[in-house]
Amino acid sequence: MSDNNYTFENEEYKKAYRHTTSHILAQAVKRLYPDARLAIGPAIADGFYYDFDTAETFTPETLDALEAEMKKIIKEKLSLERFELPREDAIQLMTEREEPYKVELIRDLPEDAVISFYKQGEFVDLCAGPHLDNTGRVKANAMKLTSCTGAYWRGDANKKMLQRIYGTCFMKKDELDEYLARIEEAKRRDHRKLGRELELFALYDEGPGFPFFFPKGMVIRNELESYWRELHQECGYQEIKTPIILNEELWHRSGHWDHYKENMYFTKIDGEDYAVKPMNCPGGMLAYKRRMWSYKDLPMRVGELGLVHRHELSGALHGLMRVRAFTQDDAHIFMTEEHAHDEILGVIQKIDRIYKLFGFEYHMELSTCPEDFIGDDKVREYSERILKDVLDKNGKEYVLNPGDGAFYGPKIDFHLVDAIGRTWQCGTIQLDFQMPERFDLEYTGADGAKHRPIMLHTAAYGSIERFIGILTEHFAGAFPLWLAPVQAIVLPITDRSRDYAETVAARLKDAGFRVETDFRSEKIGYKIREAQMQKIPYMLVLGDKEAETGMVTVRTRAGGDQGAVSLNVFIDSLKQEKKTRVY
RNA sequence: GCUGGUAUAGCUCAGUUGGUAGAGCAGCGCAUUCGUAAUGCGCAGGUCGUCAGUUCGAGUCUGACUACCAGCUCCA
Repeated sequence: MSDNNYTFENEEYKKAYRHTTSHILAQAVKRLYPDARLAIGPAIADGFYYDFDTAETFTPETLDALEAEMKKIIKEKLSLERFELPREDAIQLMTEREEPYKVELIRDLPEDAVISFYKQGEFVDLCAGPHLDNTGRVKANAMKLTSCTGAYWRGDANKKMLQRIYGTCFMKKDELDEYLARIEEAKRRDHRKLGRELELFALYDEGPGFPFFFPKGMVIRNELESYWRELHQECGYQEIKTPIILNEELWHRSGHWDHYKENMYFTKIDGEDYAVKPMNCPGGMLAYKRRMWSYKDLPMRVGELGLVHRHELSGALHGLMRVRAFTQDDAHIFMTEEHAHDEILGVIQKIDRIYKLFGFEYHMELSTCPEDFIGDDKVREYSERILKDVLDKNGKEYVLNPGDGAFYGPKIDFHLVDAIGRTWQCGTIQLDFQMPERFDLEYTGADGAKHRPIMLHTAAYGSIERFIGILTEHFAGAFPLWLAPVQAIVLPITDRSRDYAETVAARLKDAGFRVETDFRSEKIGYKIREAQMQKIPYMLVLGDKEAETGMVTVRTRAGGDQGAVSLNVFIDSLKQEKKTRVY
């Protein structure tokens, strides 16, 4: 690499830099724990990791010792030398060095693969590279081991659990500090913490994975649902509600039982087998079948805010982000193949509108059908091409994600980027030729004959619960006016202003706002502090001056004291802000 | 589910080598009527996650279970 490549702007260099640091980690582990067996240790998005098989378990104290050893290795300025070996010699070398995992990796390499090693001092590792030329190039003070945890060999839950050490490294200490600050910021925004502090929602031991929503959290939920209804009505959707429990036979018909029974909850009613729905679509199919439809009724757009239950593994649960009961903002479109292009594009535009409203950037991923796709190859190829064409013909950029689609079809996923740069998969558009077939859906064509519609399964929020979790972290609890559980709080300075404060609060309430008052005999600074911590968008500080003039002194949570305005002007501007849903 | 860790008041945390619990904030009461992020004083609040065990004695030691945390796996 030439000198001007020595920067993290160059992705290749960054990878080589971090990969080299992971080798330094492995070398340090081998020095301190000679019996440790090496598995793999790649560079990843935020740094690197290395997996080891050791007798003793690593602890944070171990990490400190390893970090010190790594710094020594950096100081030793060991040069990295690459060499290649024929397969048998490579296996022999790794066998001699007692590295069974490396031997397994070599045996699994393709016949014609070049087998290369990197050597630094006494340390040798099987590795394709590339690497830096010297361990001294790694900045010792811009490197940190962040955590240690278990990880399965080759990512397989049936294989042995190894010990993984995560670390990160940069070219400058400032960059490391900035990274660590970002981690701290994420902790500060943790929706589990904010959810409790702002009294939005919580999870209790009594219902792992089953969230409680408190009055203030319900305000946010209801506002999100109102907006969803408003938008879907405008986009020509009808709304339905289908049952949470349906008989087991339905789930055999849909294919969910075959593909998903481990994650479903079952129950018995009058001796018959029933299942709690993990998805809304089968219910949607039955709703479609209530009567015969004409081709003139298509495309038929149907939405459902449906509560689904999925048995997630206990270790996978995480606040509102991963729960066992959640509400999907499902929207199904029944249509003909001629409709497909415009309908898919319409949904893309709809989802775009929703994300923009919250200030999310996003990117799309096209996921093709998985191995266990239930349709034939012709449909697989055809449906994937339809999605691809919509994206290509409309100049949409996307990432290809092979084999990650649903068992009934390919999909376009929306990955949004939040205020501190994390990505979340939320929206989805799934093209499905299978369910209409399985449920024998029909419509009468212009030719008078019966035809089979196709369908789209779509969601924008994905899960309302999870979306609220994401929004909480995105806004750090400071929700835009239209979502804020309390939109304004009236803070009289003394009891003399109590009547005026009550009048102001009543006026705001009449204008449709969620208002609170704080009449406690506390100093104004105390009341303001509390309102700030509750992240209430507007505080109205009212004293003798305001009562005399009929004005209100406005304080915003972000901008502090805004001075006095007339109550009417304030209410008008608030109405505008609420209506436009700006943030 | 797997690996490791954690569990003390509503919240955040102290609690020495085992000798039967403590602070701040929040809550309640009283005083204070104050102009943009914490007024003072007082009161109340915990069978120390649950169940066993060791011990004269367990918040402290052991085991099982539950939940949570960090990852892994999974997320149709």
